[in-house]
This record gives sequence, C-alpha cells and structure tokens, in this order.
Amino acid sequence: MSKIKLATDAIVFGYQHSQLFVALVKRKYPPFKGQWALPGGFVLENENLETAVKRELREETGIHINYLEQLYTFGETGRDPRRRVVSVAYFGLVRPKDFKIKAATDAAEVAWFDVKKLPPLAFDHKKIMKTALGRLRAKLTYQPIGLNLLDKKFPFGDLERLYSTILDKKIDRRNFRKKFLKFGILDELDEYASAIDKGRPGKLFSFDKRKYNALRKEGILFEIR
Amino acid sequence: MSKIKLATDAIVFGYQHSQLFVALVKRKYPPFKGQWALPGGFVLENENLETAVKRELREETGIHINYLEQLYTFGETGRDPRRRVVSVAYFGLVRPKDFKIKAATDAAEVAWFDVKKLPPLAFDHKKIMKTALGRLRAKLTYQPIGLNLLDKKFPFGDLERLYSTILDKKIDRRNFRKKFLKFGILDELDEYASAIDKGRPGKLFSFDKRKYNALRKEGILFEIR
DNA sequence: TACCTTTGCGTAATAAAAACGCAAATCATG
DNA sequence: CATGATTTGCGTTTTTATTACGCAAAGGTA
Repeated sequence: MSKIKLATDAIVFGYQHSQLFVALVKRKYPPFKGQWALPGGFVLENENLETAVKRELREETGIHINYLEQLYTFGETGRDPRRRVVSVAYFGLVRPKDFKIKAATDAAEVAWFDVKKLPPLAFDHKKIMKTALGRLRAKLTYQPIGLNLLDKKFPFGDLERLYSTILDKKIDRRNFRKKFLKFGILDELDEYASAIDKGRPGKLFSFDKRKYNALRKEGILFEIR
Repeated sequence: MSKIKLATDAIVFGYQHSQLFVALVKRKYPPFKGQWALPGGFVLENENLETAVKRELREETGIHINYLEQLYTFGETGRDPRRRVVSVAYFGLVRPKDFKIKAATDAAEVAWFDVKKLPPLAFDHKKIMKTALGRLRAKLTYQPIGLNLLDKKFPFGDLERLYSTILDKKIDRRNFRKKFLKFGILDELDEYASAIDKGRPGKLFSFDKRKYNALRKEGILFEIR
C-alpha cells in the first residue's frame, strides 16, 4: 500500500482586547517532543477531512469551533522527519466566549498565543501559520468572516478594532462604520453595551447571515479596505 | 499502513479565439472506463505534490504548462468507488502556442474541450472543474494571471476579449485599457499585430513580470473588474 | 461641574469608475 | 479607388466612491 500518511492540521484563531490569538498544543511525544505545534493528527480511513480536523480539535483542545475552511495542503517530502506525511491544513475561528480551553486528552498542554509572540513551532508549522495569517488578512477584506471572531452581539467599535489589529493599520472610525453599515448585513439592536468600559456606550449589532447570503446571491460583493 | 491513497488532478485551461478550453483525458481502465476525466494519478512516495502533477501531465498529455498553483484538496469518502482516495487538485494555464497535444502514453485520448460544452466527467471531476473555474474567474480580478493564457506578445484587444469571455460579461474597451495600462505592468512594443484579422492592427504588448513583482512588493495591488 | 473618552452623525474635498464621442488604420467590395 | 465595416487609440464628461475631517452627545471619573 501507499506509505504516504495523510494528516490534518488546524490553525484556530481567536480575538480579544485588540489581540489576535492562535491555539497551540505542546507535543507529548517525539519528534519535536516538548515543542509547541498546531493541533492535528492522522486522518482515519473512513473519515472525511473536515470530520478529522474537528475530531482532533475536540480531542486535543476541546475547542468549540465557529468557522472552518480548508486552507492549503502541505506535502513537501521531508516535512516530517519520520516518514512521508501530507497534511491538509484548515483554518478556523472561535468567538471570545469559547476561549476557555477544556481538558485535553491527547496533548499535554494547550494554550492561546498572541500571534505577535509565537514560540518556535514544530515541523513546518511556522510556514503554515504564515499562510493562515495571510489568508485571514486577505479574506477579511472581501468576506465578513471577522464577525466569527466576535460575540454574537457586539458594539461597533469592537469590529473596527478587530480590523485594525488584524490588518495592522489605522482605520478611520467614521468612514469604516459608514462603509460597513452600507452593506446592510448588520442588524442594529435595541441594546447597549454595558458601560463597564469608559466612554459612551455603543449600540449592539448582530450579523444578519440570511441577508448576507441573499446579497451574495445577487452578486453584490462585500469589500472593506 | 494507511489505506488512504493520495492522488493529484490537474485542471489545465487554455484560451484561443474567445473560447476557454480545458484539457481532458479519456479513461482507459475502469472505473469510469471510456469516460472523460481530468488528467491525474497517484503520488509516489518520494515525490512532491507539484512534481507529481507535472509528471502526470507530461505522461498523459504532453502538455507544457505555463502556470501552476494548488487549487483545493478533495477528500470525501466515497469519491472513488474502489477505495479511499484523497486528491490534491492543481490548476494550470497554457499559452495558445502550447495548445498542440502530443502523443499520450498512459491515457487513451487527450483533447481540449470548450468549458461551455463539457462532456460528462468521471468521479467528482465536475465539482473540481467548478471550483477551478471559480478560482480562475476570481483570480483574474486581483492578479494578472490571464497573461499566462496569451502569447508572450499580444495585441491589447486579445487581453480584453480574454477577460470578457472568462468573466462572461461585456467590458468597456476604453476604460479597461486605461485601467490595465495604468498599472504599468505591460510593455508597449514597437511591433504591430500581423494584419491577418480585419480592422486596424494594434500594437503588441508584453508582460513585464519584474515590474509587477516590484509593485506587489510595494503593496500596490492589481485589480480589474 | 470640568474633563476625558468613545460613539454617532454629518459635510467637503479628492479620487476612481462608468459612460460615451470620435478620428485613424486596415480590409473587403463594388 | 471610393465606401462601408471593423478595430484601434486617445479623449472628455458625468457619476460614484473614497478620504479627510468637524462636532455634538453620552457615559465615567475627579
């Protein structure tokens, strides 16, 4: 039979307080024992790829994923020192409330790392991270996937700060708001953000996925820069 | 060992006379014997994925590929009736002069099909085709990859017709020209298209890849709609 | 009450896109 | 060899989108 092994890896992003995080697990066994790595593992024979990623994530991190898409397949010979392993990488997003990491079964430790302060990573996972970050940044500009990183109800300022930190640039608050709201995919609620923060409490918004899909069907395209 | 087999498939596009073509091979053996399918096959144990696609393409079609990128990995259980096969699909572009198909070794027949008149395809290749077409159309708008489908020297009208046929919409010739040339990635040559066609012969242009990469590095982004 | 911060709504200046006009170069045709 | 058909090449005007700001309102804090 084929001696090529098939695996999946997951790059899971989380966002909170103007910081972008990624979930990593500390490896229990060689190779790279004790190093941080992306959660992932081998695909079972009768298992779909997406099912495999979700299973690994559940087993290793207990994370409840909110958005998941295939990223890229990394298949260079030699990327695993043991033998030929081809890995289909997925990238996922979680909401702030799902940040808490549950008991891990397979991996020794799980933790969220600020993407700006990553430890050395096992295998070619640094390369995978870079690809994932590129995809996240690019996609943010032409699909409203950033909303998967916020609570279901959020003040508008949160969304603006999310774009600003992930795209790593200043954004004019007023123009950003006008442009985003003009798409009509956010519902303005009759609730206000609790005034724990300083400043005037803002109205809460929620993503109207139905309206977004309808607009997309019509060919109207989302774009934020 | 793993009973999952790893394969690659190639979706190769060609363009000529306002028509978009794709290369297909007729299957020699079951399953789907006698049906048209995408060129492809199993990855060898010590072979990189891109090497595998290129080898298969050479063996099955003799096509000289000009541009190649990974498209998506199709891994649903049951997509191959025999056993579990996960396929990493690539999509490629060839120039008109490379259209001629050479002797095939592995496959019975190779042919170019107009994407608008495709025969029934084996496996889940119809789905792969759809994904590839989507990617080509999307990418055309934010990267000048369409130039890989034209001769190295081409009259501007060819480029406009290429966009018009692949994106399947009318384009204002004058605005398109202005916008495309403004990027400064095309060199205007001192040659003219041979006046075999009717109408005024146009100047020939060529793609200045160096200039394009320089601009991309600066963060200036290409966009055509 | 004064001050700081953030929200929410607006307007003016600037840049980009879309719509359209028209002459020049070539070929086919009578 | 003049006429029409076709395609190129270079404009202008109108419309739309983006960018750059101004400023009052609503909350907390001192």
